[in-house]
Amino acid sequence: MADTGTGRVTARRLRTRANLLEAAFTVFAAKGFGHVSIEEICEAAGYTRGAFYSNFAGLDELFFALYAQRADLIAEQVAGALASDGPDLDVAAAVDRVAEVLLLDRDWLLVKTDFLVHAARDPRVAHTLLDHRARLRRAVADRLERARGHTALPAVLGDAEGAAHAVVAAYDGVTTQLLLDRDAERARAWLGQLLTALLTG
Amino acid sequence: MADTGTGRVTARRLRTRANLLEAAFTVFAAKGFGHVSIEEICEAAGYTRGAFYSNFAGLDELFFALYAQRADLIAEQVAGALASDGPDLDVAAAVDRVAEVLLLDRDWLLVKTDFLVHAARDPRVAHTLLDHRARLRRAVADRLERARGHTALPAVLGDAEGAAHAVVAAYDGVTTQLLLDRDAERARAWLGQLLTALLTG
DNA sequence: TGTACATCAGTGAACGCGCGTTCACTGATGTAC
DNA sequence: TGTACATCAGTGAACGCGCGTTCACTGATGTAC
Repeated sequence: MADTGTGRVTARRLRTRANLLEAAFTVFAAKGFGHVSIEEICEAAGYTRGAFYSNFAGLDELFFALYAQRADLIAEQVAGALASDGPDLDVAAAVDRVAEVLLLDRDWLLVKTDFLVHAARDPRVAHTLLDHRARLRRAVADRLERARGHTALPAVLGDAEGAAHAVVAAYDGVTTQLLLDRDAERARAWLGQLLTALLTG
Repeated sequence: MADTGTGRVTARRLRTRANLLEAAFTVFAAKGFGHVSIEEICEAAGYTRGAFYSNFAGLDELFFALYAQRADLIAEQVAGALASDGPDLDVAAAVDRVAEVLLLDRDWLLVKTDFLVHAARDPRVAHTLLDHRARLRRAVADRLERARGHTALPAVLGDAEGAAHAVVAAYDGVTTQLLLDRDAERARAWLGQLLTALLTG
C-alpha cells in the first residue's frame, strides 16, 4: 500500500519513487494512459511490480502524482518567464519565452492531454487540473496588470483576468493543432499571432 | 474478419454494425477509449463477442469507424448552420447556431478528445482528424468570405482562411475548458466573446 | 570506526481473473422455382 | 404465395495469455552501543 501516513521516508524510497515517476512519464507519453500496464512502467524503471505496489496504490494514483509533479514545475517556469521583464509588454518576446516552456516538450503535451481526458470524466481530477490552470492564468493576469496603461486590452474580454482567460484558450487551441501537425515552430508563430489579435484590440 | 471486399452486405449486417457503433459511442463516452473492452461494447449492444469480430477487426477499427461516422454528421450540421443566412455576419447568432452543434453534446466532446489523444500518437489517424478539421475550417472560411466587405477582419490573421484557423483555435480552447467545468452556457458565451474579439479587429 | 541488530524496501513466485481471439455450429435471411 | 435449399451472420463455448494483486522472503539501510 502507498504510504499516506507520517511514517519515515528513507532516501532509497524517494529514489525508487522518483525513478518510477520518470519512467512512467516516458511510457505514458509514448503509449498513452490506458494503453500502459503497471508491468511496462516497472520494466522501464528497472523494478519488479512489487516495488510499484510498495509506492503507489495503482496506476491512477501514479498518474495523478506524475501530473501534479510536472504541473508544479511548469507553473513555476511560466511564472518565471513572465515575471522576468519590465512593465512594457512585448507580446512577441513573452510568447517566445512561454512557448519555450509550454509548447516545446511534446511529451508533456501528450501527458497533459491524457490527463485532460481523464479529468473530463472525474470531477476530483478535474479540480486539480482547474487549479493548475488557474495558477497559470494568474501568472498571465499579473503580467497583463503590470502592463496596464502601456497596452490597452479590448473591452470585450473584460479585465486582465478575462484577457488571461483568452490567453489560456488560445494556448489550448494551439496545443490541439500542434498535437496533430507536430509543427512546433508554426505553433509558436501562430500563438503569437493569436495573442496579438486578442490583446491589441 | 471485417469485410473489406465488395461482398454483398445484408440488411441484418448493417443493423448489427449500426447497433454496435451506437453502443460503442455511449460506452466510449462514459469510460474513455482505453478503459473499454470489446466485451463491454458487445454487452451494451446486446451481442456476443463473435458478432463484434464478424464486423470489425478490433477496437481500433471500430473507434475509427465511429469517429468517421460522427465527424461526417457534425461537419454537415456545421456547414448547414453557417450556410443558412445572408451576407451580413451576425457573429452572436452564428455562434449560437454552431455552438448548438459543437458544444452541447458532451459525449461527442469526450469521444472527440479521446480521438485527438489517439491521433497525436498515430500520424495516419491524425490525418483523418486534420481532414475533418479542414472541412470545418472551410465552412467557416466560406462564411467569412461571403461576409467580406461587411466586416473587416484584423490584418494579423491574414485572409479568411487565416481567420477561420483562429476560429477553430478558439473553439478548441473553449472545448478544453468546457470539458473541465461542464458549464455549456458559459462556454457558449465565452466562445462568442472570443470570436468577437478575434474577428472585429 | 566497528559490530550486532531491527526495520524496511524491493524481490520474485504464485494465483487467478478478465478478456481477446478463434471456431465449429445453428438459426436467420434471402433466393430459386 | 409456398417450399426447399444455400449462404451467411451471429452464437457460445473453449483456450490461453497478459497482467493485476498478494505475500512470504531476503538483502539493504539505518541505528544503538
